[in-house]
Amino acid sequence: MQLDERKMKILQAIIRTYMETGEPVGSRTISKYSDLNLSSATIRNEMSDLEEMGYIIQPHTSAGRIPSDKGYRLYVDTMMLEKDREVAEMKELMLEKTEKMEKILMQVAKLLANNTNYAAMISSPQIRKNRLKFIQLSQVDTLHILAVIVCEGNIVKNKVIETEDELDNEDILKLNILLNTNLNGLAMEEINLATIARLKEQAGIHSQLLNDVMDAVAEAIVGDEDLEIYTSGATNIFKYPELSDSSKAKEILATFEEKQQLVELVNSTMEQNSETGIQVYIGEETPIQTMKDCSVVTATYELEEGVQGTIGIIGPKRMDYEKVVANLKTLMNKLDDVFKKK
Amino acid sequence: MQLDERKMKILQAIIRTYMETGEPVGSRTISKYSDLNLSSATIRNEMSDLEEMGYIIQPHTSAGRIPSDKGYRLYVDTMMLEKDREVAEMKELMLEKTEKMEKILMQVAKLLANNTNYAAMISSPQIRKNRLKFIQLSQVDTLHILAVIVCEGNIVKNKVIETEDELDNEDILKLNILLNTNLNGLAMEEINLATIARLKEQAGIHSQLLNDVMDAVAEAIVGDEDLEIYTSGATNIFKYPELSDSSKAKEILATFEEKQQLVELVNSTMEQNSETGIQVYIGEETPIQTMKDCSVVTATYELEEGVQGTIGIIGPKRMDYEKVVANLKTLMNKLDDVFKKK
DNA sequence: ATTAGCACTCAACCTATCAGAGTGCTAATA
DNA sequence: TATTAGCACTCTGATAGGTTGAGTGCTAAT
Repeated sequence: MQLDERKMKILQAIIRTYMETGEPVGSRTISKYSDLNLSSATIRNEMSDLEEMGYIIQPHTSAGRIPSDKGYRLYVDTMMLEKDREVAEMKELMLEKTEKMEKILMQVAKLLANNTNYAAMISSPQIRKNRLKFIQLSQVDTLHILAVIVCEGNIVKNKVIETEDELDNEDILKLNILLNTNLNGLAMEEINLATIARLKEQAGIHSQLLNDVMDAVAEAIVGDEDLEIYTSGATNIFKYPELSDSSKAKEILATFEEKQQLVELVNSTMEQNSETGIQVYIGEETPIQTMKDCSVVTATYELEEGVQGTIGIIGPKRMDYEKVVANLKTLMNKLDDVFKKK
Repeated sequence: MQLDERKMKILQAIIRTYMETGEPVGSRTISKYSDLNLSSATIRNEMSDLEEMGYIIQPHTSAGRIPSDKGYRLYVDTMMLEKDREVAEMKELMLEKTEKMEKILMQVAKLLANNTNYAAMISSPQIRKNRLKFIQLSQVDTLHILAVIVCEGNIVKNKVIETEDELDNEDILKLNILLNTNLNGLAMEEINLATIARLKEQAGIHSQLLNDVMDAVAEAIVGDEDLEIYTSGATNIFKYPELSDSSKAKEILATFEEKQQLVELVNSTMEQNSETGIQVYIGEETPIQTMKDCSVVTATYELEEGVQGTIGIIGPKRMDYEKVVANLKTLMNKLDDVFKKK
């Protein structure tokens, strides 16, 4: 069977109506409130076809139809792409001051949740291919050394290291010079065993300390650990009856609380970089199993080359995809402004 | 009217039973399942008295009784205190490595939530009366200075400062010495205008930079900003029908998501330091308005003199108070072990 | 002071009924 | 041949009535 223009229009009308109401939509509704000028009987025939083709589903005999995952998918793929070719002129931002950053990210999540009435999440930007800018060791007291590591993009990490043998200022100065001359500008994959061995040799007796420092450096550069995720509006799911029965709601909210699973969402989003940066997962397509009754829209934002994070919207399958995508786009621009202003 | 021994026992039985079942409890139940050997009629008379005195409530005629806030309060005050005099031998812990810290705190929250089946929260330790240990400025690039501030207890903060005029290494060295000789060992309240004025004078042209640094220092010492709160098991509230109707659940969960209100809970807990460190808020007593249908049990933990945080359990009013308090106590000991081991 | 007994109340549950929305099918129509 | 009108049928959801069981308050007997 062919999915001709008319069927397409009817499908579209069904999805639109269903989004508004959340109720199964019947033939008569479409017949009356669309500009197709067809009788409900005709619509019924077409709907019957659409159902056979798998685009819509009847929850039970004598109920209206609701879109299937396949139907939503079609909707998103086609209806969306029309609007979408107005490409992305993207950001070029500064990031420093992680504390402020946190606040902005939380603000963004909140704003998004309020605007869309869905649940929102945003991940802190991740640095890919990060390079070391400089290292600074300083003595805190006789037994503790503070290592401050600054990477490209002014990402700062610190680590307090407990030392076994006491060090004097001179030792530390030497180590500082040693580390900086040997490691500056290197990315993680370039710091290999040979480099480290050479360092150790030159460091002499302080090789234990050096080990700890290297650990800290590795962590700072790879930096997978401190992927922070901020969420907002998780309770918005109560606005959608199809999600708010207690067991479903519980699962979804627990996922939001246990941010671990959201991290996976972020990772899977990062891997597939689509052209527009926006991805839509419908129902079972989602990488998070517990969200199989929802749809998830994610976008990747980029502050500067190689520094990027993920924004996501989680809502019911009858989510207003156009609105969400529009929101995500304008939001990215706003984000841009905020960072540029500083 | 007097609250004699027997009334007390009946009240206790009512509360215990209500905790288990969550249903209003009737006279017959008490008559059968308590060791009082009284007929239901007698119980009914006593219950009538108890209701008049305000310890129990009848949701509607011909339903059983449930404990009122006042009843719970009595229960907690008396029943609890018996068990409670086995004081608190407390902690003496190290803290460094805030990242590890985070993980431990999250773990604790999780454990507590799992153990009790209520919602749990824990705040990161706050430092009261903090003193500056040392400051280190270093040049990141021509326009950025990194200020690293270490406080007593090895709390590290850093701030990247944008400079207007270019600085050379010598300038920075001077500033470093200046700051350290003048500020070391001082607490916030000791850094007054006079000190700052003197510093500015000596800093000469770099007074703008000095301003920024002082801001950073102030923030590091006061450090009210980075009160982190970790939660777990928020969705446990669905286990209690009296809380899980959608509007109430929504409110409570939103409070958990918006950690702001929990901060207030932490603050109010910190202010009133009871002897045992454990406080119980029942119903309307709670500092968080949205939790008026719940009970909140908070405890203050202390890592070392002046470094303390808050743990809290949020559950239904029919929470098993004894269990919760016991849990909090053993948990504190566990926390102790964890930190001591390191 | 305690208890047994009785009448009464109320929420919860079950059942039946009914209206409304929706469908599928068939026959009439353009 | 495509569309439409009409009709019988199905299913959900709301409403109303009836029943049950748990619980109470009161009174009279112990």
